[in-house]
Amino acid sequence: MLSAKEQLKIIQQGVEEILPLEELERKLERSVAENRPLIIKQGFDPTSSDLHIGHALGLRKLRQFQDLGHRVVFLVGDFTALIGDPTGRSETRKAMTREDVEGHARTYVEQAGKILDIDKVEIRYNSEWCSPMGFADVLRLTSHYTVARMLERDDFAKRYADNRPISIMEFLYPLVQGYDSVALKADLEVGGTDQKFNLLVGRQFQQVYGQEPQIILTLPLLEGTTGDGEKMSKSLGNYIGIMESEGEIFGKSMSIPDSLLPLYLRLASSFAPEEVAAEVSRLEAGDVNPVLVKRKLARDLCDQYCGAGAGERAEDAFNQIFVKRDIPDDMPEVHAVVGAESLWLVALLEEQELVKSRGEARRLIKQGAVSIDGVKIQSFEHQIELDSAGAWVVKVGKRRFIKVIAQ
RNA sequence: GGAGGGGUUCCCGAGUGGUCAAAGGGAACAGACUGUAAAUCUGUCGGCAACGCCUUCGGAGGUUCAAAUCCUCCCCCCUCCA
Repeated sequence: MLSAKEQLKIIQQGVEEILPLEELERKLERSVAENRPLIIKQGFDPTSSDLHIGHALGLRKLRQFQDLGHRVVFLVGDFTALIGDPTGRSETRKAMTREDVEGHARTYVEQAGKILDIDKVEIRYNSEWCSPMGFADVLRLTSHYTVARMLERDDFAKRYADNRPISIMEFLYPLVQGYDSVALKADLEVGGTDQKFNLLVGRQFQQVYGQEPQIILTLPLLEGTTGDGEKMSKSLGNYIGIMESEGEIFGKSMSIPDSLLPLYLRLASSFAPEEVAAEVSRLEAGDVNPVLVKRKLARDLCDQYCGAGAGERAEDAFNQIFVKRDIPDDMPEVHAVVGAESLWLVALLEEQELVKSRGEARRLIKQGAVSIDGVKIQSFEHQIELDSAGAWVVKVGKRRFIKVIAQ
């Protein structure tokens, strides 16, 4: 086991804040002295089924703790997810069923296995202690926190000031999360900077329940791929999923704005801190074409999530499609029988889900976005004749391809 | 419980009887330019058997030749008073 000082150095890499740092040092010293691992908690909301590289920041931090010999607890907030979250803009809260939540939780764990040593992870569900709680227990819990303190939370403060609704239930969420820490006797909780308030509630509750308060470790939020300042999230569609194909990961990485490159290098790449620093300073000095750095990042992300060598494969395919403007080697195929009735292009596009409606297919044709074997199609009535065997590559826009094969 | 304001297409937001599939902006998509970057320009942006037809303006009814617009009831949100 590494010394407390050495551990601390690793733990501090890439974090936004550790509160309070001295306490962590003390905990680490004691952990080393008594050869007792710390309990590291991170919560996950099983509201959707895909983890993205923003979640991966937390997972990678957990992995470091694992490698340092600590005990990682992956807390699935199934209880809270079942009840739903009425937060602000979110559309009518979907009543998630138990099956949904369980399904999501399972895939989460599976995905997290790409980063964590999953056999050593302790997976817990907060319904374990939340479900048996009676109303009296809940009331007792609420007595430990005040409205004034609750309104200190940024999000609440803003909404309160703007006369936007805050449900009482939302006040309870941080309390539930805080209580989770009590239930787990967590030594440290990892979360994004947006979780800071909730993490602090955990500290306070542990004290109320006579435990040593957890350390909180916040990680920067990874901005979404669109560069508009929003954090990466599935619902905003600005994410790179860790289960996506190498082609998708490479493509999405290439489409991030240059301004986001330093951030992604620092937070999402697997490069050593010195290497990141070197790339960033070259970028800032204008000594390198950003696209080259972006390619390097894209390769790295592919390698991280799709296995070594994936980056190169993805880059080759990328060059073929976007640089040489050629067609990809692999694309979905549609099979037809020679002599069958000819295929109406507009209907074909809609049936193969390359477009959402026939109207859209017509619009795209009008805009010159549809071609067959490299020839732009002008007519809405275009038919693919099937009087002899052959294959046609239909292209819509820059990146939607389909191969029609008649045999 | 009382008084007032409001719910419009993916989002914000105009529209208060026909000229409204509904201004404007954003997002998105396509084309040009390019590095699948940014910026810029152009176009599209409910559906369909498409010079026409159908569905849409919180929900259900009603008035009218004609309703997002008027009336009735209901649901939801916000503000002030209690």
